[in-house]
This record gives sequence, C-alpha cells and structure tokens, in this order.
Amino acid sequence: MMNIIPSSTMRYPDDHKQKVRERIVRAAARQFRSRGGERATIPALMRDLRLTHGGFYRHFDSKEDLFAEAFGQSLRQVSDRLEAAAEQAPPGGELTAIVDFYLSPEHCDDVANGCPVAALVSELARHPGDARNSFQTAVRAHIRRMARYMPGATPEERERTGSTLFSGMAGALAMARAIPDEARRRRALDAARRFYLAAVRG
Amino acid sequence: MMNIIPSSTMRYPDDHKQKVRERIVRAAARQFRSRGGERATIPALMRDLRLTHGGFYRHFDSKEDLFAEAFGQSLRQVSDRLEAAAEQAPPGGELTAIVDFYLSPEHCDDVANGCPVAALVSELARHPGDARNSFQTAVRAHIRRMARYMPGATPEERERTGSTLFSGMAGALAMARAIPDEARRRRALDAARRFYLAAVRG
DNA sequence: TGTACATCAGTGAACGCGCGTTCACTGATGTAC
DNA sequence: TGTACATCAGTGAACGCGCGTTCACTGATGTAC
Repeated sequence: MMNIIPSSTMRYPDDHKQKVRERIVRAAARQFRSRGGERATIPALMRDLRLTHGGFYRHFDSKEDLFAEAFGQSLRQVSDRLEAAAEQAPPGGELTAIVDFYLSPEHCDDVANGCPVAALVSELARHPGDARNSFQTAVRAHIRRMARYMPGATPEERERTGSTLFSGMAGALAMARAIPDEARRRRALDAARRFYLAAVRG
Repeated sequence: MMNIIPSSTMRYPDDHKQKVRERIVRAAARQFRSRGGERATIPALMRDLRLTHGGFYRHFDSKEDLFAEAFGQSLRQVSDRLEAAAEQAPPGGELTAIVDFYLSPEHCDDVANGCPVAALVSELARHPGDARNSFQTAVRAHIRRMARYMPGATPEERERTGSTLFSGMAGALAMARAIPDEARRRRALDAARRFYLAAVRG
C-alpha cells in the first residue's frame, strides 16, 4: 500500500527489467550503426536477444525512442574511449591521440562499435524534432568533454573547434568506409589524419 | 532489317524513352537526397512523374542502379556549380568561393538539390559493391575537377587535400542539418567555413 | 493499297515479403483478508 | 493457513501497410509482302 518501491511484486529479480532494457539498448546501438536506422528492425533485434518482438513495447514507446537512446549511449562510449586515449597520451600529445584514434583503421573497420555520428550523420536530419533534440544533447555533451583537449583561448572557441573537428572527422570516416579498395581507404584515412592534425595545431 | 537505329519503329518520338529516363533520374536524385535511400520509393517517384510504377523497369534493372546513377548525376551538378562559383571569383579567391558556397546557408537549407555526399555519406558504405564502385568513380571525377583550385605542389597532393576537404565539409553540412536550432546551425556552418579556409590556406 | 504481324513504353493487378505496433493471453509471484 | 485477486515481463498471432519486382496486357505505330 505504502509501497514506494513496488518492484518486489514482480516475478523476476528486482533489476531484471532494467537489465533487459540495457541489453536492448546495447544491441540496438550496434544494429543501428551497422545497418542504419531503417534496416535495423525491432523483430531482428529482439530475436538476437532471444526475446519476442511483442515485449519490446514494455521497454520503449517506439523504435524512434530506442534510436535516440542508442545514439546517446554509443556516443558516450566513444567519448569515453577517446578520453581514455587522450589520458594515456604523453603530455601535449592528447589531441594527436584523439585524432589518431578516431581516424584509425580499427575505428574505420568497426562500424558497429564506432562513432554513431560517422555511422549515421546523414540520416540524423531526417529524424523527428524530439529525436534531433536528443542527438544534439548527446553531441554537445561529447564536445564539452573533448573541449579541454582542443586549442583555443576560450571555452567557446575550444568547443567550436571541437565541433568542426568532429563533424569533419565523421565525414572523413564515413566517406572512407564507402571506398571499396582497401589501400585507397587507408590512404584517405591517413590524409585526413594529417590534415586535421595540421589544421588543429596550426 | 539493316536497321542500326530501330527507334523509328516506336510509337513515341525517337527521344521519348531517353527523356523519360532522364526525368526519372532527376526526380530520383532529389528524392534520394531529401528522403534517403530507403524512404525514397519507386512507386512514389513514378507517381510524382505521373507514371505507374510498373514502367520503371523498362528504364532500370533495379532501384539500386537508379540510386547509383542519381548519385552520380547529383554530384556532377554540384561540381558544376562549385566550378562556376570558382570561375566567377576574383583571381586567388577560387578556393574561398568554393568553401563559402559549399558551407552556405543556402546549400544547407536545400538538401534536395545539394551535395549527395552530404545527404547520403553514412549510408554509402551499406550499398553493394557495384554501387560503391560507381560512387567512387563519381567522387573521384569531382575531386579531379576541384583539384586545380586546391593548394599543393603536385596533382596528387591537391587531390588528397580536395578529398579530405570535401569529406570534411560534407560531414559539417550533414551535422549542421541535424541541429534543430537555426541560430546554432548557422554558427556551426560559419565555424566550419572559417576552419576549412584557415586549414587550406595555412 | 491492304492486311497480318512485330515492336515496346506504359499500365495496373498481383506476388512475396517484412515492417512497426497492438493486444489478448500466460504464468510466476506477491498481496489482501 | 488458505484462497481470491492483482501485477506485469514476456509471448505470439494479428493488423494495416507499403515495399521492390514481375507479368499479362494495351494500344499506337511501323514493317513485310
């Protein structure tokens, strides 16, 4: 009656639902990045988790809501990895480490776990306003975290540089992934790496 | 019998089929850019042209073939416009004119007629190999045309710079289009403009 | 000059498919009294 | 202690929809003889 936490009435362990929800988001984050927003489907996603598609709607209102959440989670993870790379770099080499990591062959080859901006940029504008607001929140949080590694006299300037740098690198990465020939793809990545390092240092 | 050009046996004017084909490509080029490769559909496309969807296959083997052709045509057109902008610029201002044009609010607002790379980058890698080869041919032709306006000691260097510049600007444009707030969108475009001009001059 | 036939761009019904979402249901658990 | 009831994550059939593609057909035109 006064039960503030009614979870004890459930037939599954208290944290069961939340764990399933997290599994859905994690799997969706991978599927959306590798297949895109349309080709990633709820039935396939739930099947991968050994669940049936009907249960999805106990966790999310719509596919669009899941997309927004998966996008945010993916970007947070990439941001974590970039920060870790920066922190492991020798003093003064943080920015180089970030660019090298983002434009590495490994990142290029691993769309499913890579930056969701690179994997999805060109479709983001086609999502409804709610979703776009959510994308922007996620992107701005990422840019704010990266700002301290950027050149510039003020925080605003560092964020501006970070925004342009990341949208540019995302474009370079997405474009590289479309190149069929491996050698050429590597060369494109390398040219971009050099370009952005020079741009951001100069 | 020895009819090398049998078009005179058709019930439409000699160039009728070709003209319809061109109308399909033009309309498709707009639809693919504004709706993306999946949401742009053959039935909707043919309906817009006041034709029925069945007739589509007299002109193209598949939707994928149309996509590749539409992509190529779009990029050629954008390339034309950029070249014209460069040629109209005062001597020495060609590159600035190109960057200013590409990252202009007008280009940002007009996805349907804008650069197909910006509109579609992140889905290009998901298309089959045949299509990707065709994208690459189109992109390389564009880069080769733009190379003469790029800085660099050799043609290779100028093409490398051009490739990175255009993939970067495409990323910036696509990202800007996803930003819901107009003022912020304009600021992102402007920051990118400055960034690439400085990068390419320095 | 007439007639049988071939051509083929375009039509529109149909096929097979899979989507996002809804909904009545299941069944394990806890609550009320 | 027992029993009627509530809860709710997950199930799986179903709904409505629209896709890409195929195909038998139409009908205007030209060709053969």
